[in-house]
Amino acid sequence: MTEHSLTGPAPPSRTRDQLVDAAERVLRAKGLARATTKEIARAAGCAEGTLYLHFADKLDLVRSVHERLLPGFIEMVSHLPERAGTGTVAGNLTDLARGALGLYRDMLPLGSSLFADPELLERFRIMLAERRGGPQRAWEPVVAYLRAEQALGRVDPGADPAAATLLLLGACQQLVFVELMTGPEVLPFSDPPDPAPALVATLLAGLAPTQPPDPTGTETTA
Amino acid sequence: MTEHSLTGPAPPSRTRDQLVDAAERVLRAKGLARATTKEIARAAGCAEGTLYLHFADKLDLVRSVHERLLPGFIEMVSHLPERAGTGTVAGNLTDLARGALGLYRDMLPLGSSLFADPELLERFRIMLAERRGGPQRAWEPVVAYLRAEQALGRVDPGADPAAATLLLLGACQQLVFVELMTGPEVLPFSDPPDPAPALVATLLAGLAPTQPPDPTGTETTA
Amino acid sequence: MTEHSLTGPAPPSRTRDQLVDAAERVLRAKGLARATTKEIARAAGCAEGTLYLHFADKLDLVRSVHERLLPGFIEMVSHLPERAGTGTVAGNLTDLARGALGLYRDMLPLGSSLFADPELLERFRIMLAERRGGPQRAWEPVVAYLRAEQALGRVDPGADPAAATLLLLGACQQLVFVELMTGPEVLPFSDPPDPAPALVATLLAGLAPTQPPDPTGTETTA
Amino acid sequence: MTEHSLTGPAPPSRTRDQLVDAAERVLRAKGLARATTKEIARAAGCAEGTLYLHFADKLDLVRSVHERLLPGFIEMVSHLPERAGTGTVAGNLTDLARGALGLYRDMLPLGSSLFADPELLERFRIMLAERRGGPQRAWEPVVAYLRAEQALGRVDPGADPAAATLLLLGACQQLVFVELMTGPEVLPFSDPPDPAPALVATLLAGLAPTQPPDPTGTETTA
DNA sequence: GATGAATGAGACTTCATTCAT
DNA sequence: GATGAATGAAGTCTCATTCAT
Repeated sequence: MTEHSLTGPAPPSRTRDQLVDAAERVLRAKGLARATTKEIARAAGCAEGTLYLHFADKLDLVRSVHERLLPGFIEMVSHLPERAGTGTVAGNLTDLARGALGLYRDMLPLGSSLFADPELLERFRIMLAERRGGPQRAWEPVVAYLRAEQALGRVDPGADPAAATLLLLGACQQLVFVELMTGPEVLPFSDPPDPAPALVATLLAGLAPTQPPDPTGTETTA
Repeated sequence: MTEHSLTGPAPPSRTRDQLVDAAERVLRAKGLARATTKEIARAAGCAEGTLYLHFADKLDLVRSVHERLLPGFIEMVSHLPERAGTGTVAGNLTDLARGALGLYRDMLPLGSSLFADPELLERFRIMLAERRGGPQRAWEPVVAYLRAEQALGRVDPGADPAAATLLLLGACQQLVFVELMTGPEVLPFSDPPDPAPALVATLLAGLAPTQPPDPTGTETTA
Repeated sequence: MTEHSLTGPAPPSRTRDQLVDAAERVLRAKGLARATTKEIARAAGCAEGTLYLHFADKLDLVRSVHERLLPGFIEMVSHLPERAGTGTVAGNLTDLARGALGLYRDMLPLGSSLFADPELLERFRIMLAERRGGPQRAWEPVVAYLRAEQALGRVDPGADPAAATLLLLGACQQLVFVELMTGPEVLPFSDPPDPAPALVATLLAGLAPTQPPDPTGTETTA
Repeated sequence: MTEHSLTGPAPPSRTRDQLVDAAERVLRAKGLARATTKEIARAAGCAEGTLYLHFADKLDLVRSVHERLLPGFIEMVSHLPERAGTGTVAGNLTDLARGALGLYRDMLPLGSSLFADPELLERFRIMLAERRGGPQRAWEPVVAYLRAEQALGRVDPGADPAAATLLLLGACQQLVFVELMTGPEVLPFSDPPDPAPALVATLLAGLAPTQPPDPTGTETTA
């Protein structure tokens, strides 16, 4: 029994990194259900037993893979607030949506696998609680960006930045989710291969009619 | 060698239904990775071998669980188009969002598990191709509803119904995804425990400022 | 539990015969190790449970297949004695060898399978003891034929008919055994595709030199 | 997915040898149909899983047992050619027959079991093709011996060594086959408990009358 | 730290047999 | 007699984990 604390960070190591790399590769290729320690060790170029010198068990290694994914996920949007006031709001949000689509394509298969194993998910939650950050951390820079644009008058001051963020990122995630689940050929947005502009345009303009057709139309948004 | 065709429908059977019921229960409770045939059979009140009288193998049973989820998912929104012109658009969409949130809470753990096993996912895809329907079928009634409201003048005629649908349902899905992954306590929307109104309001109003503060504001939506 | 006596003959029945037929077909096609009651029943066009109305268990059915093979095996040579004095001895024995080769090709795979299961072999032995006949019953007509030819002066009166029978039939069996085990292409006798004449010629002429090359040669056969 | 190539030789190992030893013992005791991996592992003194460290599957282990039998089978007769010109031909062939009887008693139960499982038989054939040798390799030294005796004038120069070999070894194999199948008590040769001399004497002398009883007798061997 | 053979619990699956219909 | 769904023991095989080297 090695001494890996569940709270303290594991010591860095060349072999350890190779194992996490290999595990990610195997998880992507075979899926959580078919990723074996034997194959991960082989992909890492080390013996199966070596795995247990660096990780408490297999789930610990898998969790480490997911742990390592988080920063990349969050950093995608980390520079967005700086762009407030530059370019156009539509352009900035379209770039965001495109980045999100790419990131979800990359991460959703791995991230969704967590739901297959409650114990793994629980360990992941514990790690998130310690790191004080999860996927929702990616929302923060977007919200900050929208607030900044509100301050600049380029976004309506009455808008809800958090809701808008969720709408846009959620649309991207769902698009990828369905795409991964059914194949890209069935999506209505794959004909125009870039769904980002339509999503952004709709989010900016809103659904409410600009000129209410009749006096009762004012209660549509009530 | 079983006689179950991969294309033909399996004959209905009391025991078969019990097995699918039991499998769903066990999958929800233990997760795909820890759901064993032994426990499923026990939950179904039959012998382990009986499972193989009704399903080619374990994955076939799991796929049947997912197959059975689809109609419920799609029917959630199937009556939405009839509501066009009734109540308010905001009210109707809020009801939709609330229903979607509930449905995603119910289905996402099971649906996401598919990504843990590429072979299971592939079988699911084949089944979808034969049924000519997947999760994206839930979009259609929403799009139809929005088109009907456009015809009634209660939704802007220039709006993109498909994009709006994806924004709203996507927001709901992502909210649930993050909630399931991190626990409900960390969500910004759980303080107001019902996020649906904020999402709908934002979708209806849009982000663009109604009164451009200065001439450069006109290019915001370019 | 049905009342099939181990000693008394089972009642004849159309279904019973179909089952034995089917079992023989499946045994030939799949081998004893892979012949299942399900497949046998399907081949017989009846339900799996029906098998147990006619046979005590699966081994009982398999034994019945073997039981039914015996008469055909023995009758192959049953008419040989009548041919004594007709044609030539060589011709008659060549016909015998050819028949034996065909019969062994047909029976050896089934017969040899008995050795895979000691319990089946034991039941087979019990049946043989009751029938007072086994594969060695095939020797008797050959021995009788050779005795008759001895009486006719066409076979040496000092020859051992039993040994001669065993030599000829044994050669045929071994040839088939090796042929079945390795494939026909490696046999020295498959170039002349009919090994029977060479075997018979050798058996008739013997190996001993007809004209001893030197006085010491006389002790060669001592 | 194991690493055992079907063509390359497996690495030698103490445990591996113990497993093959144990498998042979269990196969002899229980028969192919009743030899389980659990019992083989127990007989080898190792865990069941260890079996799969050294063999691709159970059939691979069984095949290895048979593979190991071949050399002993072939070497039985390998020194026979050296005996040409020594002792008497009859004595040498009698020794051969006695050795063959013993070897067949040892090997036939195992070898015949191959016919119970076509897949096992096919793997065995592939192995034979790679080894370029099967049971028929045992014929070669006998044929060589007889040729040498022909050169020495102790065997008739017109005799067919291959046919003679097959006659003698075939008689031994069939005798053992029937003996194993029916029990030794029913054999005509078990009263004189050593059938070898009679077989050899008959093979040497041949069946043809030494003095044709009448002029038509010359066509007996035609 | 690294190795990899060994472990053994437990997974999935098969299949001879039974029995209510 | 016939059926075939149900049984459950037993089979083969996998794989995370350990430990002597």
